[in-house]
Amino acid sequence: MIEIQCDTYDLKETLYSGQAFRWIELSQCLEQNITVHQSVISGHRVNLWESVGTIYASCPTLDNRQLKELSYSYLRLDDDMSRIYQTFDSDQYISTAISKYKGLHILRQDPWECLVTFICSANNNIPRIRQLVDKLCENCGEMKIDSKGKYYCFPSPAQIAEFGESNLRKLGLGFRAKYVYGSSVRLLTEDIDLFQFRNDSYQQSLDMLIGFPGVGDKVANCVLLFSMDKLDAFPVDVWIKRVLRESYLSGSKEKVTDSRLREWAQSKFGIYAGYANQYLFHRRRLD
DNA sequence: ATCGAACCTCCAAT
DNA sequence: AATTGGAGGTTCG
Repeated sequence: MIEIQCDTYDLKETLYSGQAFRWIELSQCLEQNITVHQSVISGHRVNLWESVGTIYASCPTLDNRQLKELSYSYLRLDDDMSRIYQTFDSDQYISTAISKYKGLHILRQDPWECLVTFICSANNNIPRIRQLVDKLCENCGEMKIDSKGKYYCFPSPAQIAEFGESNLRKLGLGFRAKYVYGSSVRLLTEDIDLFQFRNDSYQQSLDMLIGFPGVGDKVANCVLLFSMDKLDAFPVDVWIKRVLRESYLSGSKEKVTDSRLREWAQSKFGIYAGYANQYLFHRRRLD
């Protein structure tokens, strides 16, 4: 087990804010009123929990140094929240969201898993996305066994490609099956390394992602923000459209395309537009 | 370039 | 109890 001091982190809000879909709450530790969250990161089963300014992590298959490194990266503990919050000082709506959900973070996920899960998110709701991702892992991901029992890794492009489109349909992916399959094949045949795009520009990475089947501006921006270190990415979904119309465009009914709206928001909110997005989304969805 | 409609599936609300 | 509407969107005409 490791512990990390961090006074500005809201683990629960972050893990269940709709950016990652494989976290579950373990029912235990009732005597201390602490909830343990579990998921699979980089092929390892990881437990996370928090208590008064400290985040704890445990993992049966990593040593403490590795676990600390993985946690830091995944949870984006390197983000300077006071600096990020500072850029939204003059924004009333976001400032309120920050005070209510202080410590809500963006995650740094695996780009491939992020890409597939957000392809699955198209025209879908969160419980169903979680269900699809679970089935995907259980049916074509590698099964591993650690000291706590068995668990499933997120499937590689090769594993999904081999599983096949028709089997993906049988899992319930529907029209998304073609896209998930097509993206897997594309990644394989073109031998693309998605991690490499963490070092490329926003625009370059966006263009690359848009090239994948089932990936439009919204999904691409989710992948850029939640896995490729593009904190200026700004996914425009129905909730964001609502909040922008209601609280920033004063109910203007002028027709604007989603990508235009995205560009407008990016120039308004700046280099941390993605964090603005997360707080806008979170407050509008939960308030 | 831009605009609707269609798309799989599931489930909650008629 | 059967039917309809809609869900973090993308593609196709």
